[in-house]
This record gives sequence, C-alpha cells and structure tokens, in this order.
Amino acid sequence: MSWTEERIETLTKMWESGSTASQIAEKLGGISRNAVIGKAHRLGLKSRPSPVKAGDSDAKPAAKASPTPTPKPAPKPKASPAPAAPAAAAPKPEPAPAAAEAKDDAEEEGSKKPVARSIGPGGFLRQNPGDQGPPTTPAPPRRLVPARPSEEIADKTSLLDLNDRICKWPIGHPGEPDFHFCGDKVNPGFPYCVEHCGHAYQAQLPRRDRRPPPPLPYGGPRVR
DNA sequence: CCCTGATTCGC
DNA sequence: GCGAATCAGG
Repeated sequence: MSWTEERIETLTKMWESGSTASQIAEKLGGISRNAVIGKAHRLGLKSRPSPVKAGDSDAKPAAKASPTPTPKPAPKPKASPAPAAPAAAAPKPEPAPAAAEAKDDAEEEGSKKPVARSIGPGGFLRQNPGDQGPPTTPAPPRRLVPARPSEEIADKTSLLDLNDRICKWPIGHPGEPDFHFCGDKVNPGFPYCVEHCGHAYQAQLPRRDRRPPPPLPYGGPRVR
C-alpha cells in the first residue's frame, strides 16, 4: 500500500480529530496502526495525548510478535517537542463550545477583544513556557471530550470535511448527533478560525512585565 | 493482558 | 519514505 493523497488526507483528518491510530488503520485498510503512527509522525502530525480508551472492544494483534527480547541497548531520549508546529503549543480544544459561543460570539474578525484578560491587540498572545508561573493557575476548560468523535456526523461540518483551511473547533460533544466542527476559515497558521483561536489560545500574562512578544504570527483576520 | 502513542531502525 | 519491532505508559 502506498500513501496516496487521499489516504494521507484521511489520515490527517482523523488524526487531528482524535481518532486512534487503530481506527485510522482500520479505515484505511491494509496497513497496521504502526504504519499510521509512523506516517503521522513523518507528516509532522505527532504529539497527541495517548489516552488509553479501553472502551473499544477491538482486537488487533497485528504488531505483536517478537520473541526477541531486546537487551535495550539504546536509551530513549524523550524530547523533541514542537517539530513542525511553530505556534503549536496548542491546548486541547475542549471548552464548552455552546457556552462559549453563547457567551461572546459578538467578537468577530474585528479581532477586538475588550476582555478583562490581558490580551494583546492581536487577539491573543502566546504564552511562553516561562511566562506562565505557578502562582497563576488559569484553570483550563473541563475535560469532557474523549477525543473520540464519531466518524460519521450529520450534514454539518463532519470529520471528513475537515481540511487545512477550515476551523477544526469542535461544536458540541463527540457522540452527540449534532456534533460537528466550526468549519470557518482558519486563522493562517492555526487549526482554528480567528474567533476560536481567541478561545484556544487564551493567554494569561502576568499583568506585570508584559514584554512585547516579538513573533506574533497572528495578524488578525486576513481576507484572501 | 489489554490498549494507547512514540521511537527506533532495517529495509 | 515506509513500517515492523520495540518501548513506555495507562
């Protein structure tokens, strides 16, 4: 099997949507989950939480066979973060979409966010690892979505409708009949649209010493 | 033992 | 580049 454009596309979409490698491999067919993972890595898609979801009664002992007990000569340098993703300090997008929209959907591409939070004119500021100190705990959104969206949703923006240019922000919860994705045009360089970038990347800078962030890939809405 | 993703490494 | 083998964790 070769990685055709379609297969890569499916892989990317499913991977970014939270499908497991096994599911992806099964859907694509003819390949093992290792192949999926390996390809995903080569595509620069890696870095995904590995939630062990045992709710799946699927058995795939494909890559399980090797009577060779490796003496483990090579240690495993666990590192190499953010390879291809520059601003991909992406927090898991699992807010309460419904509530979020209802709360402040007034904000538009105007990128004006007169919020109490410390947010730059761009709409949001990336937080450097050193910036977010322990004293301030931003209390991220609840963990509700198990990263297991149904592969077939209604008409809305379904899983397979996702592409590089539309917002992948989940609307609703996976499993619900009306679960879908935002589908709006993405903020270039991000997986979400401008609006949802504002939610996903809410930075909380210490109101003191707010140094100007030099690289701000987010230049606001850009029509093209 | 099952699953998961991550990584290595021979092809 | 590909993916099986392997590792590491839940």
